Amino acid sequence: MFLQLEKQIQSAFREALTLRFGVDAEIVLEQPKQASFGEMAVPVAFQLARSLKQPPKKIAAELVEAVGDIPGVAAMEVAGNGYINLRLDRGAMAAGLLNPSGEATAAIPGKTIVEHTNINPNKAAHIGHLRNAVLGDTFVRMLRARGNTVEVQNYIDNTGVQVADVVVGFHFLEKKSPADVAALIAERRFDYTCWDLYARTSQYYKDHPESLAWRAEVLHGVEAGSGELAELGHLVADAIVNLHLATMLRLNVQYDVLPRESEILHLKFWAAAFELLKERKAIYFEEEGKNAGCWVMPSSAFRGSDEANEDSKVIVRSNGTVTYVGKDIAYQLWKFGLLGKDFFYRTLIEYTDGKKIWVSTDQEQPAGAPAFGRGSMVYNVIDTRQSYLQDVVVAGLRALGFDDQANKSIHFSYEMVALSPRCCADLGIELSEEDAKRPYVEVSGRKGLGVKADDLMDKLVETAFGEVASRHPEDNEAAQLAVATEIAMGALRYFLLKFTRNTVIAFDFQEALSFVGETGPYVQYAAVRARKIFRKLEDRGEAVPDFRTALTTEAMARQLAPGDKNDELWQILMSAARADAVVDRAVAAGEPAQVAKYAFQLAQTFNIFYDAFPVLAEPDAERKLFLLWVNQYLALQLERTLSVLGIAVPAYM
RNA sequence: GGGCGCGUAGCUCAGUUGGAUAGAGCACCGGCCUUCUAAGCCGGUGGUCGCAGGUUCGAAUCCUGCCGCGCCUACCA
Repeated sequence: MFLQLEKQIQSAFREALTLRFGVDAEIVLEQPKQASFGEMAVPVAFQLARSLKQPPKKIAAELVEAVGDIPGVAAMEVAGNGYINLRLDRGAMAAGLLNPSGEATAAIPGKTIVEHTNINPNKAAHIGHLRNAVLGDTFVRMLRARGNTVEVQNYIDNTGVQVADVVVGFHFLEKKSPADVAALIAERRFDYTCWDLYARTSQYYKDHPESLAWRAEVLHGVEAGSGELAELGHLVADAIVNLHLATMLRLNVQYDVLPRESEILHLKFWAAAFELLKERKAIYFEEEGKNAGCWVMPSSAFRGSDEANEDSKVIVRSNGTVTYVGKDIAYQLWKFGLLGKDFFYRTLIEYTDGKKIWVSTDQEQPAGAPAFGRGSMVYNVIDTRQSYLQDVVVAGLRALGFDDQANKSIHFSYEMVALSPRCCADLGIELSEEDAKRPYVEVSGRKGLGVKADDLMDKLVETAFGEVASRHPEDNEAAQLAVATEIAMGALRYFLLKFTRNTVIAFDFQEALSFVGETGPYVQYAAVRARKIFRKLEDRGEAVPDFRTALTTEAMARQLAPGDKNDELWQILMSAARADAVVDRAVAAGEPAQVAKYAFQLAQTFNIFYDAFPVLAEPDAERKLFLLWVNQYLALQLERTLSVLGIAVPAYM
């Protein structure tokens, strides 16, 4: 609705601009600071003041005159130092909201790949991983809401150092056989077992540096692909991947495909990329210095041409093995369909809605897998600490001559989740004097320092359950638990989304467990209340009207005719109408927090409406009909926005 | 040392890309449940936008220099 009107307004202004002043300029529309100023503001007069050498106010006045009437715009006035404020035709606008003119978001050509989660499959997921997954999943939902075709990838580093370290723990420290480990996997929370074991192994390396030879031995065994060590590696990684998927499913996060490092190795993805890199001279063999014997990428490729030349980046180690960055370059090439190779795929699990997760495999499979990869745009959701490595990957693409794809490789970076000092105290973690003075403490898997994702979710569910049970003692426990779970997950997703990407979250239980104020449950509560009005209406034996036939444009115009209460309703409708534009802007900015912020504001708007307009008690028939529709529209926009955030609307609260 | 980021109310954070009187939540103080659920609503207290310059009609926002903090700067990922 807005988008169409905005375009009309922009072209009308542009035309008037050339006609009157003989200049062309992009017309930016903004929301006025105060609702009383109108619905839209055009600040273009400020822009032109310098080049035209005229005061903004004068330009604005002349421009208003030149523009004349625009359909859908009721009035234009010059305000402040040169703002042009627009007031829309309320009746027409409201009728447009009731009967959308089929301007459904057009399908956007091409496929966007979003890679997120990417947790090392060697221990339980923690809050930092949750931020990644929720950020990625929400961005996917935003893109899809805008009409993009999106493929969600979750890369599994199942042959890396971290998995190897847990295998070291089982094999060398605990003397466990694959059968012993399989038995452990069958028990509950194998990922928690590995969490502790990983920390123990890391400590053991510290105390016995010579034991690092074990890691090399395991890595070798895992890469060979056979033998007991390889078997252990597979057992651990596969089991933990399944647990991670279950953890993320609790938060409503799903994936399309899991490309694994084991296949990148076995299907010789790296070998293909290596040949390409050598052939196009993107990397060279270092003969001297500390990187002698390695294949390296010169720092000039990814650091700009500054004098302060840093070290080159090692891509292939002197022992012939490839670094993670090397494999990532191969993977990135595959994502764009530039490698000339593909994985084989098999179904890993099927979600209850019928959607499947596919996983890469090195064995040929019967046909049936969708076509993965070959994206036209790639977003990699990876924390900001890896910016340097992501720069190297993009530089690799560029050095290979794939400039276009390099430009379409977006590092969707975000800051880490750290622990507040109070949170550490809650967890019983003792901090060094130095750490205690810091505003936050970094999570460390090696030290076993962190809040496990499932623990946090359990705690949230428990807290929410207490609230639900006390408010609705009449309901059965299973239903209470279902509602509590939706509230808990809504609270968690919102908590992780309300911060902008480059804000460090200093995690604090008290804040994360809050259900009041700017939280997910606040927004859910608004949606629940809106639905409740219709249920109550039906309880009273009244049907929900068919608004499209019952509400005429004239009735809308009457109900919105200027006046205190009507102005308020008009503002309410206008904030609800912004939903699509907000998602649009948030996609462009790459900032899911903007959608979260809007959801909260819309919930606030609803609560104001709820408080100021007792819908069911309204005596006037037309007024009541109109208020019911406003309520329905608010409910619709709230639910749509919540769904973009991946937050459910509980049956009651 | 170099690269990236941050510094806004007591606390945690927004700030629509340079615009109108700098906002929200929490905390604190005071009101509102016989009326669609108070996980709510209304009102109040609270600001040298780190500091100093500069750019211009106009700066929390852009530039320069300081101060403080964080992350990165591996033949780990």
